[in-house]
Amino acid sequence: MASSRRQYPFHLIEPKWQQTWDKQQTFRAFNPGEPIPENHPFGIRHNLAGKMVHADSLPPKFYILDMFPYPSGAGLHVGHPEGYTATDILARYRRARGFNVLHPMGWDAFGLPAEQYAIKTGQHPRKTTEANVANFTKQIKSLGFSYDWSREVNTTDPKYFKWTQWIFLKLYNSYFDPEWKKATPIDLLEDALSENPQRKSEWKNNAYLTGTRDGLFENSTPEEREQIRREFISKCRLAYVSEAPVNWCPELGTVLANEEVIDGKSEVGGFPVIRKPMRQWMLRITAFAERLLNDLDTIDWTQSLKEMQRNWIGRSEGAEVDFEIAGDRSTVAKILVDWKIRVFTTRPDTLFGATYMVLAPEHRFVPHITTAEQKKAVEDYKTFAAGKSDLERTELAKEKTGVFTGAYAINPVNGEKIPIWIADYVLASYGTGAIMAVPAHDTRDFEFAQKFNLPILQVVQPTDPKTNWQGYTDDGIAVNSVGSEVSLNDLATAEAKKKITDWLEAKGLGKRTINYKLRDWLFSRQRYWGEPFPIIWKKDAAGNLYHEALPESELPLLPPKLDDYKPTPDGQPPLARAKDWVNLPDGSMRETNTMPQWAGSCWYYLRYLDAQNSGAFAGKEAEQYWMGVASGLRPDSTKSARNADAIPGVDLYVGGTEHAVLHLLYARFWHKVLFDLGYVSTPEPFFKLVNQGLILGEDGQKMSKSRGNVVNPDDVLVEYGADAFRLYEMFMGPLQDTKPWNTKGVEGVYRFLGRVWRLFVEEASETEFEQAETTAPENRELLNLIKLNAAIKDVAPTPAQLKSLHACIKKVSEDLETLSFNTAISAMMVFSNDAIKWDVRPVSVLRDFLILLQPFAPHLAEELWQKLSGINAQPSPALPYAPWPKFNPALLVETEMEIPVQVNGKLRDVIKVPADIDNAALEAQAKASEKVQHFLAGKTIKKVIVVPKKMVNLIVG
RNA sequence: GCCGGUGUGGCGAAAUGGCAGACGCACAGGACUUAAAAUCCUGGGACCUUAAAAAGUCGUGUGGGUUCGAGUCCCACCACCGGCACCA
Repeated sequence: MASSRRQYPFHLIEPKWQQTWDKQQTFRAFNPGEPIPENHPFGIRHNLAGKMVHADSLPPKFYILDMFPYPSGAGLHVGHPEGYTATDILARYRRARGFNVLHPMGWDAFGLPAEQYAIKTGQHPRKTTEANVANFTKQIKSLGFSYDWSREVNTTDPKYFKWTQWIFLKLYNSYFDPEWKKATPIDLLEDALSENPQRKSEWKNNAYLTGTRDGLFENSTPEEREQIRREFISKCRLAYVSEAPVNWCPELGTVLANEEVIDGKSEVGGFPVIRKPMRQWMLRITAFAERLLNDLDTIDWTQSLKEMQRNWIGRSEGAEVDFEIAGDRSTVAKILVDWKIRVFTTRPDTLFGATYMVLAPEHRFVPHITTAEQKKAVEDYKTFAAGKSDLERTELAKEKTGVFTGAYAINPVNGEKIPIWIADYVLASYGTGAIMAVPAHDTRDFEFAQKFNLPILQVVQPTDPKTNWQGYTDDGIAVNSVGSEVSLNDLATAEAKKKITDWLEAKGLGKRTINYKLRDWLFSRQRYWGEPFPIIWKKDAAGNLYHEALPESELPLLPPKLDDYKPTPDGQPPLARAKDWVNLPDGSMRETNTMPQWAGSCWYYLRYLDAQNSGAFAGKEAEQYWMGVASGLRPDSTKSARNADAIPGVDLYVGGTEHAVLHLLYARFWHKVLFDLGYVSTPEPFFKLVNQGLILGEDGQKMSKSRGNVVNPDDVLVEYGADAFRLYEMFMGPLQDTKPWNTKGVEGVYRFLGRVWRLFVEEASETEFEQAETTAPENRELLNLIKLNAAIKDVAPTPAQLKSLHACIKKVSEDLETLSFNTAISAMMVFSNDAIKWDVRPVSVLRDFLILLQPFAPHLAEELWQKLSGINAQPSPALPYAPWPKFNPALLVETEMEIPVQVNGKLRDVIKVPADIDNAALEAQAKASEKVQHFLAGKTIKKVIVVPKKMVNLIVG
């Protein structure tokens, strides 16, 4: 690229101010109860210098958060600074508005790449991570963001993950109480049950409880009872061990959560994932499904993001219905005590149309009901279905497969005998793993019935009689739905559902149920570079393995030192290689799985509140202040009026949409657990959330190495500087939109900054500076050679100048409230285009303009603010804490205005009228217009519309 | 298939139901310069006329509607982007 003349010496200005901010800790945020240094500009602004005050004397908080990055070896890409610039602008704006702003940054630093590098080279992942963090820090600092670096967090720091492990112990030592619908300490479990006999009976399937109640343990040894008790309690924990089939990714050598599997492939790397039964730690997120769903209504997120979470949680209302198995009961194993198969359906109104039943191949009844003739076919099908990966299962979705078991069930509404099939389109993990098939009114059942020639019976009449009822799945009117005891005919779908469900409940054949797609969170990984579980495994006298939590006093539990980071040859996680670490002197063993990367990011926003606290994840006072429960003073107020509308939770959270059902769901879940247990004071962590849009390459395609269209932020910084980079990222278009990069556009905003520079400085001194720089490059002292423009004077501004300034104040202030950064910047361009023409540039106007510019282009604004300090004796505050200028509407009032005049809705003239004109005069003047007269000639005016001070429309005929 | 979003100049975009295209890019012409770069000034939706202009016609994905007036509100449709997808 041909290097053009530098618009202004950003290469000296930007490092200068970055170092100044660093040295003076300009952007340090103060917690309640923390002393504020004598000379800190925040203290000076709020008359708190040298004081130590509590929440009620601090200004109100504003917590503005970025999704912290994974510090990859590739460094920053242009997408990172997009969100970071937006939040930085708002953080600086809120500071100027008098808020106490919390704006932190940190590192989500556990993860696969550092571990894979370690496997290849033997370099400890911590070393790789540290190098990457150092690089990210340098890059982020070079953009001039106003982070409070004293609160920096790193998920791989033992001082940090001590608390990640601590929260895991809270999950481990809690259960979800079905009555209170909240996480409850596990110690209270037995108390809670014994206090409420009814509850106890609800848990009647549990051997421990029924055993206690019914005296079944009379012949048991105390050890046996203890084992049963332990197993019962373990089953209730929010963190529990499960043996179920899990998503195993052979390529990555680890299991994955459902959320990490997309189209049967790993989210990271796109490798195939298969189902494999393994012993794994799970977190009981499903217990919170209802609250995670309902509380979405209390937070200010985009519609689409809420929808994604709603879809993921996947609530559906319906009924469970029991179908009796037909035939000779004596042939069936004892396990089928009730001799019934339970199905879940959202359409109980179609029960009369159920012509067959389908079980998932893995359904536990399958071996017991299959007839001898069908045994081979069923076994073969089960093998076939189990051998399919998730990917194959979805890719082959087009063609339905299945086999008949030879068994029959009885439809409870009409006594019909219907065949029981197995097919892999029924999932074992959803509902009851069994369905009643209504082929007439369900697409999948319809396809299946067609393929296997099963009867299709209409029970719903479409609202439009012309619609084909076969495969009709919408609501309609029930038909052919008469049994000996109940009839649904002529009822609309909603009523039919209600009637049949009431009937089922009355007869004890079924009940209303709500099902969720959400599955429990698979929480263990076969990795080295993650948080070790604070769990040890023991054996009781009978040789049964059981787990126990480490005491909190032993946290953090550090991972062992390893020479080889690969899994063991027999497939155990890498931690199993550290025999000294795994095997404890008393014969117990450590858990060798580690936590997933999401663990650290589930709560990092809480650590920022009080990042150095060694006695708690965050102090109570800090938590209450920053999360908005304890409120401070209103900004710019001397009275003790409380900020009653303080926002609970993080005020604004900005990040990419890729975390919609991962980080954002997990973090909400953990937050609710901590809320239930009394450790945080809000039910939701992030009040307002905005997704920044994707930045595409110049060719309009997604940036990728293979396309060769990747823009490197470092190159842009060298060429145009950080301020221009920040400005361009915001000027491209609305924050939320996807938009293509255009380097020419960077030049545009760069030119604007150059114009601002020339608005302030004397051109002759700039030439002098440039000549001096050829002999002493990079000498920051040379900036002193730059003199203020002689047009800048300490004089009262003219009305026109004030108008120009206040139009800008108004627009920028309003646009920042709505995150319309692009139009705020254009307003400043309009101002500078105007001001550059002024022969006299009043210093008061320019100072106010710099306060507006500061959030966007902080380095340039600081440099010019400093230059202006020489113009008069007035001491000026530190720019980042200078009060935001107040918009005065009186200054925008015009004496004359231009009014469009339409004839029959078409613009015909624009007339100049006095601003205080009344409607009658306006109408008269509009009619008098020569151009308008031309269109009125020979016609009569039928109607006149006058919008006061806006426009006139003459209707003629 | 379902859900969400977006369609405006050559391009990024802007417009509480009231002058469509602010601001910027690219482009063209001019000033400055030996020349270039930088800077400054001017121009511009399309069409039709014209030496040039004025005047005129059309114009915000498509088709309808509401309204004195629609990019904006309503109905139907089309295209693109994102998410989910055998969830009973």
